[in-house]
Amino acid sequence: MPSKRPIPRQSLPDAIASDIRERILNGELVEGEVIRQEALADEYDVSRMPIREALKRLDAEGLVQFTTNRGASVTKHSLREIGEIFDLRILLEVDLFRRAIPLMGPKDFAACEAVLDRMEQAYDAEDIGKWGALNFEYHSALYAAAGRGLTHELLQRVNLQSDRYVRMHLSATPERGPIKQEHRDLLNLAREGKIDEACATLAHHIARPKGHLLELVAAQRASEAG
Amino acid sequence: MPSKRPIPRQSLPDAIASDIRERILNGELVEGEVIRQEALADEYDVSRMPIREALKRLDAEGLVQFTTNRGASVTKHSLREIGEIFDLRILLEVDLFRRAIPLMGPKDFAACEAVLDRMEQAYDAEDIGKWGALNFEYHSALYAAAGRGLTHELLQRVNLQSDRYVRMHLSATPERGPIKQEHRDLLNLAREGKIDEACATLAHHIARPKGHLLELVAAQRASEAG
DNA sequence: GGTTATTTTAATGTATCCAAAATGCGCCAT
DNA sequence: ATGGCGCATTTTGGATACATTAAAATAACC
Repeated sequence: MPSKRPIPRQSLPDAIASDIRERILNGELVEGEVIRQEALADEYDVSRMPIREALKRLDAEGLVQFTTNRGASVTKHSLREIGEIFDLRILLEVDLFRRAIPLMGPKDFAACEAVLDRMEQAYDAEDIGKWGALNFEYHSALYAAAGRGLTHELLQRVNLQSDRYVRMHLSATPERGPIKQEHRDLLNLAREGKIDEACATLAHHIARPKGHLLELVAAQRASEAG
Repeated sequence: MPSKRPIPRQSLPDAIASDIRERILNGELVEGEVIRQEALADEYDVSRMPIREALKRLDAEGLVQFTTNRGASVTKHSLREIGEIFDLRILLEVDLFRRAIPLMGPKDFAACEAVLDRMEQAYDAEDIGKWGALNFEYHSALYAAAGRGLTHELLQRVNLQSDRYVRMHLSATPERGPIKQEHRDLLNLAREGKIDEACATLAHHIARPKGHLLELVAAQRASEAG
């Protein structure tokens, strides 16, 4: 009787939230853009109510901001905040990885391998949209053994933010070989139990796009402002 | 033009959310308890709509859980999760403190002092409800110089969870002298620029209630289950 | 008598409707 | 001509009403 699944059927607002979230992540809804509930309601052919709930959810996730009686707008991060997002990822992911490695067994390694394969396929297929989710899935697999659900939730939230920018990085980085190699390295180091080395590699793995991204966004903003 | 105040006027759902949050934190709404929207709507003398939004917000904060078509219930954490909450606080707060100390100036120290004074008054007045907020305010003051808004947001979320249990700890801890002293110590160590020592003290400052709490909750749950 | 199918009921989820607030425009006064 | 005031439009916020879904109770059947 312990195997009673709670059935995670997603409701209408959830489905809508997922869709809007995707539109924000892939840049269709630009940062700073104001969101008109009625327009979205018309688009999805539902009432404004589910839209509002979806937006509230995204607001809680930090993807949109609400101003009382003045509606919602897509969150816009300063350069400093973008840097902070990646620092948070490093902080959380390294902690998770460090806790996970000693607890990983053959099953965990196998699970990581499986995701890794799928991810490399998406890489080669240039499916950047799918890649963001797969990347998170892979990292999650690496940390699964830690059994840290709440930390993982926080990380998921942070990752949502970083994904918007990581996609830019990927689009602007034709050379994907090194990234693939690094992902393999993380798994191998974990297998060998080299905790410190693995964590250092992970930190760099996240810090590299951070630097690249900051330059990229800075340039983009400068050209926009001009 | 950088001084544009966003005007944080709180809407009805926000006000309700604050109230319900407080009721959860002080234990009036027990963990696991199901929440009936209509009952709350009746209580606050509003329609179910603002209640829904408030609950959704609390859901996002992790204080309540929604199950589709089956309403909301107050989140219940396992012992392992409670431990994780405190580990997260250590992770985030130590990071913030470490970044903040080198950047702190006389104004920051003065601000900390001010909150400290108010907090000690609340201590002596046995105002445990108020104390939770003040404690967070003090810790926030310590980290303000770091200028890490997003990290602070995450911390706030984590703190919300821990507050529920810290209050138990406080109620069960008549001896408050050491805690007051530790708070002073944190500030003094920061003033002297002893980063590592300050961070170690902070880590212990959070870890102590963690241990105490886990025993307390374990005992409580055992007696309930029996 | 126990189990399953059906009806009933209560609570949630969604839509429509109304009110309040904010922005934009136009008018008037200086 | 310009700046302030007031009205109109637009958009959000909240309430009421309706549909949908899950649980509970009852009844029928094995």
